[in-house]
Amino acid sequence: MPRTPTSENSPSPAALRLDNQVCFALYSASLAMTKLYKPLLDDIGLTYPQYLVMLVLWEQDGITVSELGERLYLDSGTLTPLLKRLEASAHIRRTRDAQDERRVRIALTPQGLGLRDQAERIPHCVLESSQCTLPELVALTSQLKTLRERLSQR
Amino acid sequence: MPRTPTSENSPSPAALRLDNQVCFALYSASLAMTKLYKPLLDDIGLTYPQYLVMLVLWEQDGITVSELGERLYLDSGTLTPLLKRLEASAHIRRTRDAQDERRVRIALTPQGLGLRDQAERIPHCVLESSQCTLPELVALTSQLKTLRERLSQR
DNA sequence: GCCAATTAAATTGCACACAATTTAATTGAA
DNA sequence: TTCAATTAAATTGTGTGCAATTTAATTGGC
Repeated sequence: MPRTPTSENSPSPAALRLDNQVCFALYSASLAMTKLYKPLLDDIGLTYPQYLVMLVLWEQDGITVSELGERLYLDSGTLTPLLKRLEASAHIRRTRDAQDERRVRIALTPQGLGLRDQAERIPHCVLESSQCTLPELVALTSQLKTLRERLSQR
Repeated sequence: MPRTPTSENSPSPAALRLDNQVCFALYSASLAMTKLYKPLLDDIGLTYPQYLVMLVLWEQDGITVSELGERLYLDSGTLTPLLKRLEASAHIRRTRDAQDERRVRIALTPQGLGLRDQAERIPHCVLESSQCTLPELVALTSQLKTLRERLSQR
């Protein structure tokens, strides 16, 4: 019972307190969001980052790995194995670009394109679960994009 | 040049567009934030999640793994190996609780406590880099905490 | 036209996250 | 009091993220 916390003598400065960190608010909210998606994505056999890749492909089919990386802010070290798994589950095909053999183009299979119909209900489910209004989420999204741009332009 | 994007025929519904997703704004902003911390944390030999653990310990030394997990929303599967690495780098000690041998208490070493002084400059550096005002970040932090609570209470 | 520089992916190695299971200690109801 | 249920960590296995390096293809200056 009588523990002697060694740091209570010199309390942590406010700037270092966990609850004052934007970074932790971001980090923990992001992980919580991922957990919310988990059961919804399990239903259609995707992980969360795989879902993000599919969102891009449903907008722009046939793009290269680099283009995908620029859109998602991820590099080939992350994308290559992820894309191989998406190919193994028959959602996409990976083919070397004939014009430039360095490039790999990612194309949706019929199955991968078909998944979009099943995914369409997800945004509604997430909105429900978030207990936020759509305008609130739109505003937050906008603020986060601004922050992301500021953080990544250095 | 004349590629034939298979999905341009049926454009992706607005609700599924990447740029309309709060989840992606959160996810990408969080990763961008982590990258901003990287060089600062390299200087003091911590990873980003290790830094979060140290923030908690600087506030509450001697807590259990479970308590740490509740504070950071992480489980033992994540914390156990992370804490072993922090122990290996001599920042903390892990000891079984004498009253309840199931529990493991995490205590700062003098070195781990000393790291706090070096960490104190980090929040200022991050504020600078974010190009945001302090009130802006405080407001955003508050919104994110609200979102996190709503998301994780289900 | 050649070859050094550049570019695009892939590979390697490390550190998370987390679901699911296991191990060990404690608790509590019959 | 005993043993089944509960609890706390650890373990196992999969899938990211990312730095650093490697491989292979293309480009550009001479």
